[in-house]
Amino acid sequence: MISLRDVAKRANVAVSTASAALNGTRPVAAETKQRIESAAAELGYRPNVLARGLVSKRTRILALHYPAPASGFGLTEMQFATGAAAAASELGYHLLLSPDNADPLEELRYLTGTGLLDGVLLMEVRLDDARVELLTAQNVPFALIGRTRRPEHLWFADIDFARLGADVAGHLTGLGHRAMAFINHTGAAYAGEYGPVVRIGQEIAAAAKEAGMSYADGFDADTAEQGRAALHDLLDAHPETTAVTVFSDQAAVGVLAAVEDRGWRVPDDLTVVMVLTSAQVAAMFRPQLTTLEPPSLELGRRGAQMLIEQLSDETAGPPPGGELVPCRLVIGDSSTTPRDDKGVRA
Amino acid sequence: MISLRDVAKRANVAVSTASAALNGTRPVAAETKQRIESAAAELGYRPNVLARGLVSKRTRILALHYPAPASGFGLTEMQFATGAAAAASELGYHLLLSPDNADPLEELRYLTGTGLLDGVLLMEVRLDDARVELLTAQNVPFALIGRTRRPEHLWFADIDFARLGADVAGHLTGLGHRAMAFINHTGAAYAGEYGPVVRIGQEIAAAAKEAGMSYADGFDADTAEQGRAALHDLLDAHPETTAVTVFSDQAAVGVLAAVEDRGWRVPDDLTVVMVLTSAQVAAMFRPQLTTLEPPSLELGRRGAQMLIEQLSDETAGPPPGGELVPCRLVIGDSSTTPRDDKGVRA
DNA sequence: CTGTTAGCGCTTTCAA
DNA sequence: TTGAAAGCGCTAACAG
Repeated sequence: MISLRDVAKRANVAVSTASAALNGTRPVAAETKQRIESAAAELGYRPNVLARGLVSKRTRILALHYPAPASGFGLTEMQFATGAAAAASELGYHLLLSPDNADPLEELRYLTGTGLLDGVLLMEVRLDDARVELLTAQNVPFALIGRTRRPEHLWFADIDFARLGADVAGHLTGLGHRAMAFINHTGAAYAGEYGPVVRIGQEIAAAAKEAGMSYADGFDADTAEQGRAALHDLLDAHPETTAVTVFSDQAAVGVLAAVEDRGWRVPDDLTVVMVLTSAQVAAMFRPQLTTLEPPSLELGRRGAQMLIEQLSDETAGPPPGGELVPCRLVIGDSSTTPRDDKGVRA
Repeated sequence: MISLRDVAKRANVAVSTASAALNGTRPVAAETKQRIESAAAELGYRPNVLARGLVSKRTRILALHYPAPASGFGLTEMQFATGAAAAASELGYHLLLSPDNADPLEELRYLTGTGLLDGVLLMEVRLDDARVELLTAQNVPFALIGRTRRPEHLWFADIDFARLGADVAGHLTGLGHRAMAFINHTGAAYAGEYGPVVRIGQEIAAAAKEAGMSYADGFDADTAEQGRAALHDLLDAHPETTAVTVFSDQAAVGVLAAVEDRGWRVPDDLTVVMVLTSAQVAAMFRPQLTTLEPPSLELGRRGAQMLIEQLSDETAGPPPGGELVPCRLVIGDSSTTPRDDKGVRA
């Protein structure tokens, strides 16, 4: 391994001068600097990040912490990692994957205690998340992908749920729908503690009301079987419904099956819109589903960028309200104008 | 930060004794050891991995290197990372994500030169992959997820393609099919250099022949439009075909559309089997597609485990033939017995 | 069995 | 403008 000493020797200077020249930490005569730089290049010198980190207390390494969900990750979750890694890399940082095996807090406590990390990016944030308290107490810089119940003083990047609600309502009223329903995730996997499930429920309801639509919910589903039953129950209770918005893509499989059960067709007899499902997955359904695609890559990117910004500028506070990123409306073949005469479809 | 010195001081011993007691590097009197351990626990001591790595030359950090595909990662690719991170974590290692921005080799050269890594796990391996030469030359321990054209002396974990071919042929002949076709990826994105595309083509052809089936290929497709055209061309050229195997899930969307174009139904008029598509994605199609699910998590796990094994046992050579992991056959509603009378379906 | 000593490769005072 | 020296926190000889 080529060390700074080797470079210094070859350039006939002291290590401290070589260090200064390469880092620009103090003025070095142009000619000397030149000599040091060529020596470094010729030898293929790479600074040892361990030694550097040991003294400077900065490693340019961030950890991405994710409690492994029982259900296994979907495409969406994994895109966070891809986006965060890409953004970190562009800014000269590296991303360490930190899955928690048993005890999420212990893992985090250990990792932050080893001096390896400059900061932590938290995924799968709960409305009340113990990791936030831990990192705050330990004074470790961190940022969230998602947010807690009260994220006022935190750095976070999350979906713009209010806008998502407005976009769904806007798309549907634009087509002429007056009565919509929403099939949410049950949130059972998170004991009602999962932000997206809670927020999306609130915002879609609010937006429907705002748009003057009639609105039904409470028919939640996570699986195909549940989705099928949910749609039947929903239509029995609210036969006026002409458009259904669905969160879970597994549930959507069941929703389409239920439509078929009734001898109906999508979109003629019922408009179906997905929410927080990637366009790639939505395109796999027949008919292709209209979806509000989650900005997963972007959320990962923004999370990493915010964390790095926080690291570079100690004085900066988090942006008020965090960074809210909109979803993209990708129109498929599952949404259209409602039938005037509802009787036709039965 | 609590250092070993603090622990030593509190236990009234020298730092080296504290180090020895905590690491078991040399015998320490039971009573002394006890005192040191409680001191460490009381202070909440965590070893500084930078300092440790600096002297021991081992960091227990692995990098996962992946050339970012323009198209963005699918679920399969990301599962490699999840599996590798989980296995590494279980064995006391950490996984660093290393996306390559511009020059894959430069990124790798830099990373391995910094002293941060114990080894590298390579994803998206080409049949001829320059990274392999680089790491070999630099004498950096590495393992592959996938494999090169000649992987004889390398550590790698890959799909058992021969078995995959046999499983497809076995499933189809078991149902009574005698004539199958295969719609491969075009491999255009990799200029024919992508192992799975090449190997799967060879092995499915071989297995079909072995099983005494008639076999057609050369109708490759990556997108829905291409898949639709491919199936039409294929059936025009080989009307005897009763079962089609498809690699790309985008192409599968088109294949199903083409079946519909003809007024046919899956599986009654045509059996469709996916290959290397996750069950989760296959379940999203109507009808649910039968698939040979890639063992992505397992490949990631095995890759990481092999790399760590190599690290722990310097003398060990790679397992001959690497680790070949089978795919899992997940039967959906898209495969069934062929019609006796082919005329019926037209 | 335990303490002393010497670095690992780097940054950072402090003198010259 | 440059060099010498100290030290980050740890491990690994080597004495005792």
